[in-house]
Amino acid sequence: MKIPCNMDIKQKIGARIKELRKDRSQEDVANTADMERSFMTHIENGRRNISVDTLQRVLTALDISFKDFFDSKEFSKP
Amino acid sequence: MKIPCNMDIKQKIGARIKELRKDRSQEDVANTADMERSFMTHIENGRRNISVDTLQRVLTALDISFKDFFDSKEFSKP
DNA sequence: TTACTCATGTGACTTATAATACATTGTATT
DNA sequence: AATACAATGTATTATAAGTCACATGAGTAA
Repeated sequence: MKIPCNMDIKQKIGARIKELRKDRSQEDVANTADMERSFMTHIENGRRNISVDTLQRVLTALDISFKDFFDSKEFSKP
Repeated sequence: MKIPCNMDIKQKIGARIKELRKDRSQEDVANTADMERSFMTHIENGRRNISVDTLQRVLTALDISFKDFFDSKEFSKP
């Protein structure tokens, strides 16, 4: 059994973050998560394969748990 | 608002993986996830801050979704 | 006992890339 | 024009990914 390489987990994460951010600005969330605003842009646009630690910082800034973050259409089976 | 640095998300992830692996060997899961066995050891023992992509490979090898993975005592609130 | 598997743990190391910091550009909106 | 928010690129630093040699411990067969 070989695992197929999922090419767009980055995009899914980015899309989910974007949808949770809603009316807040990237800068606001980035500041709360203690990271560069431009880095948030990269993440939202699926250009970075972030670490779990980094993801956790973003989720904390968005006030959402890992479980609830991954409980959305972006991550439903195929 | 500043985010406190959570020092042990790595350990939580490792513990959860260990508990899901059950009777399978590290080598079996590592092979399925296409990674070194020793890398799996590092992850399970909370010594690596892995990326989302790497976590996804492990979860696929364990046949569990992100949502179900994070739906456990390790990741509950306080 | 010794010797041999099998599964796991650990430290050190190189390479690949995430993360930071900063600048520039674009695009609406007022 | 001016302001606010977002996208993108470049260069440097920090760190994850990947690999390896060797150690440890449990079981077990000679």
